[in-house]
Formats: sequence, C-alpha cells, structure tokens
Amino acid sequence: ADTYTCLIYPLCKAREADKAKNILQEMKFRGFRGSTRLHNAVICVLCKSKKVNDAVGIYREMLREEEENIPDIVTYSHLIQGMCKLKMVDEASRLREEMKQRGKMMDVVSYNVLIHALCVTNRVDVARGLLEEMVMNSLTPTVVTYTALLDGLSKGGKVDEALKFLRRMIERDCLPSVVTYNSLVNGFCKLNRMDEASSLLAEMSNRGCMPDIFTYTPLIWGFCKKGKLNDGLRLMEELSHKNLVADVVTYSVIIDGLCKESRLDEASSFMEEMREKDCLPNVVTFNSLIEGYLKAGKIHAAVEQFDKMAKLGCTPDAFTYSTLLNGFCKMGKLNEACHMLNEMSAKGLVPGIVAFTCVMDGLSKEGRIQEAEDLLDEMLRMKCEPTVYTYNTLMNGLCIANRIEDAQKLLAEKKFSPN
RNA sequence: AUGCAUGAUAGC
Repeated sequence: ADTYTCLIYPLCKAREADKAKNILQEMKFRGFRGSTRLHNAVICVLCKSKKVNDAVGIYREMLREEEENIPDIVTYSHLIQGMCKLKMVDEASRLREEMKQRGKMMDVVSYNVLIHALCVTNRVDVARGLLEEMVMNSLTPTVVTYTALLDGLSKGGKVDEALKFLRRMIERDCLPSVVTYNSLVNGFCKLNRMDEASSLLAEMSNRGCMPDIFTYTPLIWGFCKKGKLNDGLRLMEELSHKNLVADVVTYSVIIDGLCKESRLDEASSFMEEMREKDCLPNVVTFNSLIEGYLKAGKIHAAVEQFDKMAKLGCTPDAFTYSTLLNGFCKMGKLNEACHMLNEMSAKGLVPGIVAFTCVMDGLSKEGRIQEAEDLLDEMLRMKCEPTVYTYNTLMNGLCIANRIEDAQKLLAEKKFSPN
C-alpha cells in the first residue's frame, strides 16, 4: 500500500490524472484500501483536469465501500469546485445537499469554494446569502471569503459596493490581503476609473499589502485602454524598480496596447526584452502582434509572426484565425480570406464563430451576399453556434443588398436575441 | 504539503 501511495502522490502533483486514477484502481483491486487523503488527492487532480465525472466515480466508489474511505469535507470541496468550474452549478448544489444528508458540516473552506463558484457565475446575491448562512452557523468568514465576494462585485462592475465591502472588512478586523486589493484595482481599471485605481495602489502599499504584478497588470491595461500609453509604460518601469518581474501576461498587455496604437517598434522591443529575460511569449502575445501588423497593413510581418509561433510550439487558436481573417477582409483581401477558411476546413481545423463572422462581414460588404448566406449554412454544419454578432452581420449584409424583407424574416425567426 | 480568493488578445 505504501508503494502505491508513493506512486500516486507524485502523479497527482504532476497532474497525471488518468495515471493516478488507474493506479488507485489497481491498488484497490489488489485489496489495499488506501486512505481518504489519497482518494482526495486523486479526486483533486481529476477535477483540475476537468474530469469531474471520473472524480465523481471515485467518490461513489468511496461511498460503496462503506466504512473504509469515508468522503470528508475536502472530498466535497474538490468536487464542488470542479463542478462549478465546468458550470455544473446544479450538480454542485445537489452534491451539497448530499453532503448535508451525510452529516458533513460545511466548514469555512467549503463555503469559500461555493461562494467563489457563485460569484464567477454571476450570482453574487446568492453568494451573499451564503455568507449570512455561514455566520449563522457560527463560522467566521476569512479574508478569502470576503475577497471572493468582493471580486464578484468588482467583476460585475459594482466597484463602489466592493469598496464599501473593503471598508467593512477592515472594520470587522479582517485585514484585506494583496489579493483583495488587486480585485478592487482590477474592477476600477476595467471601468477605466484610473484615478481611483491609482489611489488604491497607494493605499495598499501604506497598509502593508505590497503590490505585485497582479496589481500592475490591470493598471497597465486600464491606461492602455484609456489611450494613456505613457502611463502604462511608466508603470512598466515602476514595477521593475520595485523588483517585480513582469511575466508573459504583463508583457502581453503592454504589447497589445502598443500594437493597437500601431507603435509596433516599441512592441517589438518589448518582445526583445522578453527574450533577454527568458520570458516566453504565448499565443496571446502573438495574436496581439499579428493584429498590430495587419492593422498597419504589414501582412508580411504578420505572417512572419504566425510562422514564428509554430517554431515556438505555440498553437494558433480561434483568436489567431479570426485576427488573421479579419485583417485580410479589412484590407480587401477577401479571396485570400476565403481560401484560408477553406484550407482550414480541409485540414480539419475549426476556425471558430468569430472567424466565420469576419469573413461573412467582408463578403456582405463587397456585395457577395449569397456567399455570406452560404457561410451561415457552413457554420451550422460545422456546429459553430452563430451569435447575435453573426446575425447582425448577415442582416446588415441583406440590407446592403436591398433585401430588407429577408433581413426582417431573419429577425422574425428568433434564432437569436437581438441587441 | 489532502481543499478556497486577484491580471492579458479577435468579429456587426
């Protein structure tokens, strides 16, 4: 049994979910029981690999074995979190009921997991109910509890409420952490309320929460979106003066900001800086660069970046393709765009709904409405679910072609919710 | 060392 234990833990740590699961099963087949902890470790890694169903399978086995390995609060936390990450919210609440029936009391961490899950699925109000419930059960919320809620508010744009929440935490002697402040800073940045975001940056340092790259990255993002690139660049310097190390996300943010303003030389010097610092660019970094070059009409440079991605073992994603196709279309290179779309289908690559919509828009603006309509059928065939953008694009095209009635017909079919 | 909170890119 010890042998198995020694095998399984490292596998879990290495995220080898399937192997861990198989070895656990082999162990039990040979008559060793293992422990709840060991089962939990496997359930944990299965959940993190999005194999929640397998994780549930192990949980059910644990129940069947009766007395041997009794699922504990940690088992439930893992499962609930895994389910919530896959938006299986109903299953998660069912499990919570099951947990209650088995006499397992929710503890602080399991409440935190649930509260977080509710927040990320836009149900902050329900989450707040849970906060009250936990207090009634004489559990003391921690900084993690409050931060999860505050982040939910912040992401929903309710930053003023989130700020009140922060003040209340402090009153209740629960000290905010750097994560708490970061959530708030991010919220203000998303709304482009950069003055308030900046004062929070000052406040957090004063309170002993040292800003990190999770603080700076949203600030840089916000300044870029506001067209205050120079403030963004200033913060890039400031963070290194504070001995913080920008990572690929931070670099991608500033590179994207620069690309969107067509400051391509500066963007590529950040690429150079990344190379010097052994920070590898990822697909997001490349997507931003590709977009930048295309918007500046530099197709060749864009394609060069696309090739460079492959060399770095970086797989193009739906963003890459839509960026490329959109760029082609906007430059009037419609035939190239269509060609690329066909090639992708031939290779079994799925361009994604946005890429289709870009080409559809290009076609309809060139008066090639029939081809645009055909594209809708192809999308459906490829199981790319059209969005309201897709239909807006098509309706726009139909109107351009003076087929107003057909556009109205499309609207009347109610295949989408108009905006 | 069995579980919890924060950051980036594309289309009308």
